[in-house]
Amino acid sequence: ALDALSQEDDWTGLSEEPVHQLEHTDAAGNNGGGGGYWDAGQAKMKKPQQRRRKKQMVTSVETDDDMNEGDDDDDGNGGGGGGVLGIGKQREHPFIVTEPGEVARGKKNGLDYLFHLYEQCREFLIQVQTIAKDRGEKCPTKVTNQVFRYATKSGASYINKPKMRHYVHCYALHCLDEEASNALRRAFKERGENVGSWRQACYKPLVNIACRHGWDIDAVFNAHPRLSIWYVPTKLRQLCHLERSNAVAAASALVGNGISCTGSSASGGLGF
Amino acid sequence: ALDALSQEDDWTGLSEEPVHQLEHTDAAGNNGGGGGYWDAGQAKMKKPQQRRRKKQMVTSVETDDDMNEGDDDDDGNGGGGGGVLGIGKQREHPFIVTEPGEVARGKKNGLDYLFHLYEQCREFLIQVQTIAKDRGEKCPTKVTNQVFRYATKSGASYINKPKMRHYVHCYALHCLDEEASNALRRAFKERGENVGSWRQACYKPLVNIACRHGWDIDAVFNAHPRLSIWYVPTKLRQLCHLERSNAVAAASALVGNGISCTGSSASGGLGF
DNA sequence: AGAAGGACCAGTGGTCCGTA
DNA sequence: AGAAGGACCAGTGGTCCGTA
Repeated sequence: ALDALSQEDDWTGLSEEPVHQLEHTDAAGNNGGGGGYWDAGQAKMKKPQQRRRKKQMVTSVETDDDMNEGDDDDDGNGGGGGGVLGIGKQREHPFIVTEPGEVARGKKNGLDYLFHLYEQCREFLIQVQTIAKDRGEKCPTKVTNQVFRYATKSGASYINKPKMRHYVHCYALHCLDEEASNALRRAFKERGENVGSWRQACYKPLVNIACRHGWDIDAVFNAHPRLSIWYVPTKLRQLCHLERSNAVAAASALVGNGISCTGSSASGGLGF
Repeated sequence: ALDALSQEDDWTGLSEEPVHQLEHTDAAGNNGGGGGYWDAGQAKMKKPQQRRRKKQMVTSVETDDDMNEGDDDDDGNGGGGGGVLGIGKQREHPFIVTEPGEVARGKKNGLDYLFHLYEQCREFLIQVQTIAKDRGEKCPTKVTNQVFRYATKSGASYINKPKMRHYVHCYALHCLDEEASNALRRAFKERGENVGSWRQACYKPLVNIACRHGWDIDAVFNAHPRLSIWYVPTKLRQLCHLERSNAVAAASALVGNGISCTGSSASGGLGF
């Protein structure tokens, strides 16, 4: 029987070796002390469900033009990576950590390009909203499936839901504290960290921002015009909640102590 | 092959005799002239789907206590109609058109009770929101399935989604123009109209309100604290859109003519 | 190993239509 | 015939995990 813990990111699952990712230097200006739970200790919250992944039957013999392997156009980012209008849908080039303004070289895409995708989604949303209003139909306020479908239909097939949801919090940091975001990018690039590490590191400064706003991450998102159209990622919400719990516990332990929104609390998990 | 037009309300479907419901006197203070499309002519918009209704198999032999037919408790409304805490889930008594303050007699429920259900739903929503915030989970802003489930779980099994959605626009009128709502109730009671007719008649004054707010029915709902938690009913949205089209058409036909938000436009359908 | 995204799934909004 | 509501369905939010 498979243990059904979430396996996304660093949510430690059983039968997985413990994750000891970065020892965050926290270049975002908000220094961070211990921060144990950023690496581990936040496993299992709920989700007692099981997947059973029904291997998709590929009986279609139609596809002879499966992959145009003549992929030597090095336009990289900005244009959107691989795949001309040709056939056989290429994957996008993977992201790498780039400094602000830096163009990724080789078959890679930079972070400015990543953030640009969020702006594009916003424009697609606005178009969907305009059409909906004109037709007297329900008007979405967020980037929904409908918007992703519209984007694809409009030729922006390099936009897809899993990708955009995956990096939402990174974009959030970029929106809410561009200075901090830029500093983080530079630091992680210099250290030669991969995109996954950088992405993980984006959580903490956001949690600190939420702390300064009474832990209301929804309010933080909604207050920003370009961010309010994105759903708050589940994990960011959970981290904020967890850190608030820690803060409350710390407050009741050290009565009268000023609780700041910097660094993580002393206790690593939820013990108290 | 079944024609798949919507059959809800007065949306004229084929193989149905033409509906000529009320000749609305429009007691709501907003007089109404022709208003042809309130009765007919608004058939087919989209929805080209088919249902096939899979007759539920009832193989359970468990239910001996199917119906406690000793139903002579005449508590009527306020308490919620039939069914003590007993067994075999009774249906709620049907609504009748009552004046404000009037208590329905016999096995009937009045409209004050109907509106009271909306207030109850609001309270359930608030509880769900409180719990969600406390747990750091996504917090609903509307009366969702989750809220209906919570209501049922809390013992308010007389609250259900189809019913609440069915009368939302009636509650909307009650919220937005209680005077008009009350007048309409009195008029329809006096005329001996049934609940369905009264319900139909609630649309028009709402469309007029929307007209006065630039046809933005969503904005009208959202501006009212007790109404903003309810989804705008599809049909009300469509009626507003249709009437706006008529208004625009009339405006371009009679240039310089002041368009009021009273009564329906001259043209009955969408012809122009 | 790191990453992109097709495809899946539980639970939603919406309301039809078998039921009383 | 009029009405209440169980139950259904298309399309959603969310993200896993087979793929490159």
